[in-house]
Amino acid sequence: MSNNPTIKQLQYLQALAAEGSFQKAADKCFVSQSTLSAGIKEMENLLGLPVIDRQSRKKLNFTSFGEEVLNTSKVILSQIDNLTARAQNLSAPLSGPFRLGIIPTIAPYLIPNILPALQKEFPKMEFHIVEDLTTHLIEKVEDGDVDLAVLAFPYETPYLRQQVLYDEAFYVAAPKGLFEKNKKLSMSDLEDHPLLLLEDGHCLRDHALSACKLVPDKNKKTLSATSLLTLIQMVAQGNGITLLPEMVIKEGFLPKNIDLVEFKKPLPTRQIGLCWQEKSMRRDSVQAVLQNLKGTLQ
Amino acid sequence: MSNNPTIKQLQYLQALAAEGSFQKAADKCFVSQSTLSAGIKEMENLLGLPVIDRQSRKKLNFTSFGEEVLNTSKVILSQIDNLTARAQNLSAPLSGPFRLGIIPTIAPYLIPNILPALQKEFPKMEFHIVEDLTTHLIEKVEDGDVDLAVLAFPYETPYLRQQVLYDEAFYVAAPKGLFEKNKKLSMSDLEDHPLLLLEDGHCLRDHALSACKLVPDKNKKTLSATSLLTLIQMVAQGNGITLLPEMVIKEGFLPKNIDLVEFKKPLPTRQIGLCWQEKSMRRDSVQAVLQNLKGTLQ
DNA sequence: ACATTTATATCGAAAAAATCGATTTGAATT
DNA sequence: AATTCAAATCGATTTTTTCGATATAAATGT
Repeated sequence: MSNNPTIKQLQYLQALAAEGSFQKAADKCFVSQSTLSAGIKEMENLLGLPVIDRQSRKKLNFTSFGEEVLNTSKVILSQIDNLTARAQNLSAPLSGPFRLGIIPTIAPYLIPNILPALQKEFPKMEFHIVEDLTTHLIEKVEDGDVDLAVLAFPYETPYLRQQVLYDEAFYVAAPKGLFEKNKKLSMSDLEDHPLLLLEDGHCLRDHALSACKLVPDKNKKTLSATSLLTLIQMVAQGNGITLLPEMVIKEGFLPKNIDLVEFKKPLPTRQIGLCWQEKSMRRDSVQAVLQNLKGTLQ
Repeated sequence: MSNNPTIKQLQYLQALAAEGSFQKAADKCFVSQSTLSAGIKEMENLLGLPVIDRQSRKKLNFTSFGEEVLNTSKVILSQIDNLTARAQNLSAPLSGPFRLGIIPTIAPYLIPNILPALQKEFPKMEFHIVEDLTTHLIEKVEDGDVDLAVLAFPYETPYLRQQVLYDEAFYVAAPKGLFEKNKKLSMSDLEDHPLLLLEDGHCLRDHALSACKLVPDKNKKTLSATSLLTLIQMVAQGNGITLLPEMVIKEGFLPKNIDLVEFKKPLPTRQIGLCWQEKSMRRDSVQAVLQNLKGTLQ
């Protein structure tokens, strides 16, 4: 029975990759530098190949094999964590850490609503909010780095379960007086005005465009903002118009010098929903939180 | 940083599941019974839940949590093995164990052709042949228990790469004199004769039926055999007719009192091909063997 | 070119752990 | 109640891990 690398050694390697130095990695692992150094060395002996490129000491470099070990060990360590997470989830249900992902265009408007409700219903759970783009959140849910994510649909998540909670209408936000306030708009009314949107990668951009059946027109100047707040400020300062989802309006985040104009029916909408791993080790907590969110949001 | 179960403990658990007794598991792991017992105990303390049900000592029972740990640990251990396998594959390319899967309806006809060629080209590799049904082989390839499998297509393998090597025609095998020897058959000519096939689960059965556009008719007596050899014997003894792929004929496995009759064009066929894991830790060996098989078989 | 700084590897002693054989415990069987 | 059998526990011993100190080697400064 030939010897395998130990879990500890794989953790050392992860720390090394994260910190970029033996000393810092050792600190992170609460061991001395010599211990970590010896651990890496022994792993290299065991595997028969170096994982660290020791040509130059200027910067810590992994060998290409080292990168592979790093990737595989990430999976291994996450599975090991799963074991303990599952045990905790079983022996102390509805307690411990819970990582809730939310996309940035939803987060500031939803968190104040849902977080207090969650903390009240599950006092023994510690909620960590992870704010990131849809694609990154999906990866994190798939990797088990996030337990449950609030996203805007439609969005393909082939390996995950998803559930739509509600539809949310889009409104046009325009500088005061640009449109007649009570006249409902049709899509074609937008054509002559510069349309401001979030930068690429934000699903709000895609959903707004597709809900309103617009095609990003390269000839038309469509500035891109990095946050909803910036976007709203740009509209307020007369730089153009934009499309905002209902929740932004409800929460009263809008400055005075912006008009909100409704579309003619059928209202263009996006869907707000959840996605999660079916077989997560925290599946009991996930289901409980899911039910709570359904109650709060629907 | 809370403590995790060790790899050794997970191995103990696997051995325990496989052997069904602490003593036997200990022997398998080359440790004393007390060591293994203490290892399991410590893991239970670490996780905070028992993995073994100690109610009755009649038979060793895992708790339902224990079963979960067992499943997760199988993945973990296989990933750990991957690390060493990958290291070996890199430092000594084209050497070490190689597990080649083949379905039973292909194996006896193909192995004598391909195995000598493989052993000659890759003298440092040890080839292990794994004969099993398509579904099982696919699982084994997905789990990394088999490196490369020879299958009959079409077959869905969503997580695996596959490549068809060649088409293989089906012929009708019938008792001598049943059909006019040189007249080519159409599908409808088969209708009045009892059709013998392999039992359910063998892909040859499904491929033969679908290639010849036949529907298994419940009113019609279609006996099922467990091996091709049995099937052929049954035909030889006048129990009915069957559909045989080309390779059976080429290899001269047929008794004298069987007639082989060709179909009219287009010939009904199945496809012989390979499937493997894209990112296998033995990917270099897999690619090399794959090329060799393409040369030998195409 | 030489000294200095910075980062990793190595070494020997001390601490921690894993392992073993012997023994006890506890359930099932006689 | 005695016996059998498998697993748990115990104490002694061996093995491994860890640390602090120090050596080494590359990069940087003078």
